Amino acid sequence: MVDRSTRERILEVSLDLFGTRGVDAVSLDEIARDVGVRKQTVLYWFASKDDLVDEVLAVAAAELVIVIDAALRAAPDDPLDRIDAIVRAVFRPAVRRPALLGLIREVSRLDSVPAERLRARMQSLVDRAVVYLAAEMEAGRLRRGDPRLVAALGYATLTGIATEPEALRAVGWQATASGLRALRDELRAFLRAALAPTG
Amino acid sequence: MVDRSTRERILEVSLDLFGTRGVDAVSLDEIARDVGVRKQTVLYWFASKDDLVDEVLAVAAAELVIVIDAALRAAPDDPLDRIDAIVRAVFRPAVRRPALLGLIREVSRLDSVPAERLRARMQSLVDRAVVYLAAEMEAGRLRRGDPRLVAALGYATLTGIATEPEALRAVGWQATASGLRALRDELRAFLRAALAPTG
DNA sequence: ACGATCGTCTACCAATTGGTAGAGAGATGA
DNA sequence: TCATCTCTCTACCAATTGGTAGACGATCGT
Repeated sequence: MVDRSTRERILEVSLDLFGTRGVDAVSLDEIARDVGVRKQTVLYWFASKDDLVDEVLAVAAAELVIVIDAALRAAPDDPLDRIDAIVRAVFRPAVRRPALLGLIREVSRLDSVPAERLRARMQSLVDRAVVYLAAEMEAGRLRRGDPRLVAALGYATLTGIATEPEALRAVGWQATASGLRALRDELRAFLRAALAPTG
Repeated sequence: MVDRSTRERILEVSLDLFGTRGVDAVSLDEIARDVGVRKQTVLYWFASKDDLVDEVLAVAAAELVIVIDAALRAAPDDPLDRIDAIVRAVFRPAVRRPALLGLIREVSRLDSVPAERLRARMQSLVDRAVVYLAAEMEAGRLRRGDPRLVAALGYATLTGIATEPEALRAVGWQATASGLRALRDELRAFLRAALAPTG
């Protein structure tokens, strides 16, 4: 049996650092220091920094997929309520751990190889979302539009608000408990209005 | 008279590189190479990398402020039309040069000093937007909500969609001329629906 | 009891980083 | 003409980067 605790601590620390500061800006030495170990131990568990990045991406993608998938499965029938449920499900991990979405965003700056791999991992989720939006638009239960672009826009809104503390600070928002609740509710209202069928 | 061409080319190249790949990931050597000059020439025009970053931020902020300000000034009275105008104004430079908004986003990873400075530069614009949203909500011409958070959400949507090519690629979007037009129109419809008063 | 394996370490290494010192070419003004 | 100023350069430098080689103690199966 392999002792996974060091390995997992490296993954966890790396996710937070990569997601908040960017992959290139974080050195193996810094990761090792945060974990409480030497750089060579990091390189023992992960053959290279690229390998580490790749595995961290896998972890982040898996976490997101699980959260969203569970929300999609357990949610009610009405599409607007369902989107509410997704927002509630994604919002907590996203805002409490911006590194998660930040890391996904980070992909676009990486070489195309890991980016392509991550995209493949998320693709089925994206496809399902697009098909779902298209069907609900067709049924008149969502505002009509290009379901692919609407999906991207909804994602951009959620990701953007969760990963841009500067924008929130600029409008005087603070990350208190009540602030978080207010932000979540405002986000829900925003997306609901954006997606509701035009009366 | 100072010959500004080298200096300005350094600024331009730096903006693109910093905005697309991140400040930490771009070396002075790389900037110099792209400009067609030696690193020491870069350090002649800018005392340090921090200095360069700071000036690049100033350039980016100034460009954005000019574009948005002009759109705000010249736009029609109805708030939804006005938002349309802003989208049209910001969309072109934002999507054709993602580095612009990407750089603004990059601020949150930097030390607080330049971040604070940039925030100060944009603050008046933000304040004006919030006051404007509040007034129009009060007048019933926009959906009611917390104007500060609504401003942040609108910004997040626009910035997010412009700086996340991965999300767009994931839904099969392509950056052709017609694709750009479709995206812009979908974004306008999305924001319009999100902000319109609830019937 | 003992060799093998596992996990972490120290000791290096070449390449790259941001930055300094100062030479030298070319224009300018007295 | 000559001193000065502007701009770019070559030559370095110390610190940090990702990565290799291999020693050392602990644990484990036999």
